[in-house]
Amino acid sequence: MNKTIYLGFISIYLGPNLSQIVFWLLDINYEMVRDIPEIRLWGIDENNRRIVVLDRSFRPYFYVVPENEKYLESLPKEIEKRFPKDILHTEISSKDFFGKSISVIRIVCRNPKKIPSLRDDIAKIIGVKNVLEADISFYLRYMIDNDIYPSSWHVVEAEEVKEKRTWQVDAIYLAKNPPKNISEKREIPKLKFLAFDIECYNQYGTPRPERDPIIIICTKTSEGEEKIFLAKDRNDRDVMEEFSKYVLEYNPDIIVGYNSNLFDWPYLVDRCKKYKYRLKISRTYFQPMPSLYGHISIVGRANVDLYDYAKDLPEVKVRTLENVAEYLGVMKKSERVLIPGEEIYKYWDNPKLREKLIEYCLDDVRSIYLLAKEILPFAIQLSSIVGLPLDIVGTASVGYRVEWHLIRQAYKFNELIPNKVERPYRPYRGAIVLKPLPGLHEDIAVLDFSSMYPNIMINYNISPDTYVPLGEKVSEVNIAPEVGHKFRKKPDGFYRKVLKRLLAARKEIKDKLKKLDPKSNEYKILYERQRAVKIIANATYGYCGWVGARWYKREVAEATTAWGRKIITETIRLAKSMGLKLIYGDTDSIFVRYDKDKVEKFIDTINSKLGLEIKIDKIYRRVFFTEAKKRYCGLLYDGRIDVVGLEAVRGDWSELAKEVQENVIKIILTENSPSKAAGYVQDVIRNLKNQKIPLSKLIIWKTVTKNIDEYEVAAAHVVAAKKLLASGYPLTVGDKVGYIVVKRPGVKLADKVEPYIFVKNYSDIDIEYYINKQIVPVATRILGFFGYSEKQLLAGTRQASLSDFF
DNA sequence: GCCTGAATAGTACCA
DNA sequence: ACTGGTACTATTCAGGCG
Repeated sequence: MNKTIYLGFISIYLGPNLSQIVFWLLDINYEMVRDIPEIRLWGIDENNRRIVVLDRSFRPYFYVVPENEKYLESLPKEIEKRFPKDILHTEISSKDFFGKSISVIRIVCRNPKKIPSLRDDIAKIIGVKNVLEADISFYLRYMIDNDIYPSSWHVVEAEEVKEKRTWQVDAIYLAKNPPKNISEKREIPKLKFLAFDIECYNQYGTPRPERDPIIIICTKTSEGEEKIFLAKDRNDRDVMEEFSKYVLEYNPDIIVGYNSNLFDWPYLVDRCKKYKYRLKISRTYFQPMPSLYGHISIVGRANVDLYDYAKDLPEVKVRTLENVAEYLGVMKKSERVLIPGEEIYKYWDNPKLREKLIEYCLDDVRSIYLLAKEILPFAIQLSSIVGLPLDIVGTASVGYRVEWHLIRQAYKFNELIPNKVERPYRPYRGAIVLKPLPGLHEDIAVLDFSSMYPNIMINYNISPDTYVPLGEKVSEVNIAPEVGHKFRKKPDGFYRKVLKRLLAARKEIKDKLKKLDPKSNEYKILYERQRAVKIIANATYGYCGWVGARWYKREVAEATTAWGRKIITETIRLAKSMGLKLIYGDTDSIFVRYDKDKVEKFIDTINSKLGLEIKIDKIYRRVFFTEAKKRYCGLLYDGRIDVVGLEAVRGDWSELAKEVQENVIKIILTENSPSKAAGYVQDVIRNLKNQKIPLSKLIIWKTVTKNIDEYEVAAAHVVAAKKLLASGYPLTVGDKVGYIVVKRPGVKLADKVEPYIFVKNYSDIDIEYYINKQIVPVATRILGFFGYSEKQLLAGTRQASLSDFF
């Protein structure tokens, strides 16, 4: 009964007792152990113990689509014969592929690592039409096939492996069967997380790991313990070792950093390489390794980079740690130490300033720690919905998050996963945007369709597998307006099934939320969950029109927007016919005068007539439009002000200009006093001339969107970027460049910009630029409607400027 | 060569 | 590496004028 089996070089004893283990899945990987792939599920059990569950029963596979029936018979034998060492067996199975049921050959292999070469060899065999699902990594394949979800609870029948391997877990189990998902159990175990941040000595601009030491590493645990690891002067030999020892000692489940995948981890690893030291911090004492989507994997733990989630905060324009921490309300910039990045080495060298640098690093790690508390609950829900491990889901782009969600669903519906293929890009028509009625309007209701595109896709069964190509005769079809694409009414398409499930899940969660105390833990978990569901559902339309998508179908995207246009047009027509005053509309919303009875009747009519739900999103006490689409501002009844599209909410205008516009808007909307607003603008101009505006408000930030030498025109931010690069500053695609306009001989703006870090003197500033090209245009944008010209805004300041002069 | 308006480049927004 | 629609500024370029 009892037996000894061999795991690698370690002989283990398996006790006779199987037990049921309930655990929350944190991380997953696999290793080849004596020619057998061993899946390792790292988790936390119900008794808060760190465990790993081993499953050696699963084998990798992929599918071969034969040219025709004839090959279905011959190919399996031939393939088995050709690769006897690599292939365990083959079998025929029936799968759905773009609306058709097809017979495919499943090729079950011995070693996941051999799959890429096997795929290539087999694809060349005569009679093989296509090879599918050969690019799904093994551990994800395992989770898909067994309905296992990361960041979720599972139950497994397993036997404890008594003789422990030297891994950082409380117990090792060998699974008798694959674990089963317990989808009802949604609580989160008590996770131990460690926030960390490093500072490097950067005398020559960008720190380089082969040259510049790590001078400080700060950490903070979920229990609040803070640690500081310091280099000895510029010798960091011991810093990494002390840090890694501490990580092992604390044994975190999650390690969080800010931009850690692109900076801290590669830097740490490189720095260790220099000393021929291995950063053994995983639960198997392995070093961090690059993995999927640029994520750095630390076996047995989740390595989460919070910067990935900061990118989803459009309100924060320059996403530094300080700015994100301030925006999320976890640490005010005014209440923390701030040190310009390029001066860090000076603080380290100066004994009087070194303390301040350490405090700076601590403030960073405290911010990371607090951000983790805000962000991890969402990340966990996203991971469990998309099905990617917690540390990978953040680094995956929106497109891949949607795609992995679809891959998970495809398996459940017996759909084959299409390969990634290169395709030409062909644009198609999108949504309708109405010209606004310019001016200040009172009592305006914004009505919008909830989840318009997902619902359109559901209602008309729009999907790659229900698409009826030209010439094919199908009796029951939905025909898209304008573009004429046809989709079968029956059976349910892939997108319909997936989206229905998502929308239903969201509704269910929202219903549960209504019964919960908003302050409770459960509420927070479910709230984040419905948010994650919404994000995936809303991104699915965009995904299907993305040429890189496995389930790309241009006609699907094109038909969806075509129905969208029809619906909004019909809505507008109906609104007008019912006597509603229309102010504006964009894609899935209309702005109408809030005539309560008429609006309510209108909503009822739409809801019964169009098969889509329209509702009041908000009511503006006052709303202001210029001639431009997609730009307006409005005052709500609770006193809040919305600014949409205007300069005040753009990241590429100076803080000064944005502040001026915001205040002008505030005066107009709340006091309806253009003259007061104009006076305010004149005051600001006077202050600027008197050098009373801080330099920091004059910085203009713009993103570098391509390599510097690829730019065709001398744009201001490109010139500034070149100057930064010339001085040895790090700058790559995607970075933001901050510049200030200064007095220089040239006529072009590009001749007059300087990276803001180089500007020290106020007398250098090109005040005229800020007046004429920043303040006046944004103020006129609003005040122009009330009859104020640029000249008038400038005129009132003449007196002051003269007195300044004397 | 200078002026001017149109075309193009570039960025960031809205839904 | 989710989509198309849009506003806006600055640079570049072509054509008219002299």
